[in-house]
Amino acid sequence: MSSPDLLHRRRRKQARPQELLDAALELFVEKGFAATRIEEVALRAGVSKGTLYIYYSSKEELLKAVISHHLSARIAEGAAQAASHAGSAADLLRGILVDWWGQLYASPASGVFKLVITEVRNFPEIGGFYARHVIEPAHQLISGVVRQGIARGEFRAVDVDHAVHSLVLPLVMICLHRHSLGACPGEWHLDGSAFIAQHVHLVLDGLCQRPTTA
Amino acid sequence: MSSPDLLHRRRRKQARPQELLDAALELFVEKGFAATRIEEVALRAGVSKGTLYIYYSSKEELLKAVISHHLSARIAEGAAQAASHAGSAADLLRGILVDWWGQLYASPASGVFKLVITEVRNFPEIGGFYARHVIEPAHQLISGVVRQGIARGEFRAVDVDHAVHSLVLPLVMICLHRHSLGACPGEWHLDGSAFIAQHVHLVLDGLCQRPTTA
DNA sequence: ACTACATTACTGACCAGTCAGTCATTAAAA
DNA sequence: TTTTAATGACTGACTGGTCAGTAATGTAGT
Repeated sequence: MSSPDLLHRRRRKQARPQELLDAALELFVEKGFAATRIEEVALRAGVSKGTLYIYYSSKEELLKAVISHHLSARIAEGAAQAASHAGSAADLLRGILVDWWGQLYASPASGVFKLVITEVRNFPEIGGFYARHVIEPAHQLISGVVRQGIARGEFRAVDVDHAVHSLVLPLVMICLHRHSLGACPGEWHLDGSAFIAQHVHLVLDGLCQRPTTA
Repeated sequence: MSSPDLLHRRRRKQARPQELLDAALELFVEKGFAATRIEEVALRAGVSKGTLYIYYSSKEELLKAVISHHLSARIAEGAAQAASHAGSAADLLRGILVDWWGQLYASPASGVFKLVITEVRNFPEIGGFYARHVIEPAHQLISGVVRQGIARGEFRAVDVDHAVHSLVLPLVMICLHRHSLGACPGEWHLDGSAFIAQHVHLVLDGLCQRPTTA
């Protein structure tokens, strides 16, 4: 269906797992885990069902591999990018959120959020992995910057955890949107990259001309 | 399994549809549409599978009924509450978002967001319904208030659509959280009601002491 | 009241289709 | 020849949807 050179069996033990993971991510995000047939995943990766079972011993294990693989890859990149930024806390936030999240948003890995949200209740171990390897480090990173901003007198002394959520949750949400309503033809599209920049700007400076409360 | 008085058949044509809808919402949100067996829904509502098919002609029609029913109910309440508020644009926003969303968040209807996000791509008609009956009216309402605030000089002249998203998306997100990670024992809980109030406050006043840009 | 008949909410066994997972077989590579 | 990547027909379990039958309720005649 895909290879122009050899329609016959190509022995490519190295590339298979990655190809299967990519195909699985696409389909799981698009149709949901339960509604995706394992044979579809194999077909999209250009192999047969039996071949998939050589690399992943069950459908559930494939799901976990998809999530942990795509997540760890992005986290590594994120940590590297975060370390390379400098300047005021506001600039730091702008840098991390706009650059890192902009890249994440544009990549297929943005679909992992939808996958996690839809499947945590069915496979609770995913929740543990996600909380420990994604939420905690990310929250630590952002809240550290916010706390620093407050200590320097750059930010007002708001509740740090809530502020982090106000900053980050909309960014998670547009990743979800991209793979749900945003993927439906003719329904409520929005420019993700433009929004990310605007949002960070807005939360930093506020909507009001002057603070309405002390 | 549930009725202590009569284990036998009780004829209750009036109450059945509502009971089935409630049971279906719970299960669809918890396990996902595809992973939920129709017989489970029937059992939880205290009837047999055949009875469910008397009221809803297919699994898919049951899904649509669940979404449109729970959504219309909340929208009616929301419109009523919004109309009863008055005062400055900031107060208006605080009132609408904190009160209405606080109520929505606490109710089982908050699960509909998860349901819509997971199923739009499989059932595109849902997207049309959701966009027309939920997003559009809600966006109209909030953006009207923001525009008014800007016209009065109460708010800065930000991009209205983006500002609405910055305000609303985190609120949608915590509804999702409540029915995904938030429902997993021992994983990253957050106080939804408290956050809603803090978030609206933060976006209105901003994180920075003074605007960092003109 | 009581009985006979009619109506219908409700049931659960059943069917036909689907799909995760297996394995005997094939063929390329070593 | 031996090893191993790859296949796809097959199986067993499961589930959406059906339908002939059951019992609770209503009602008309006595």
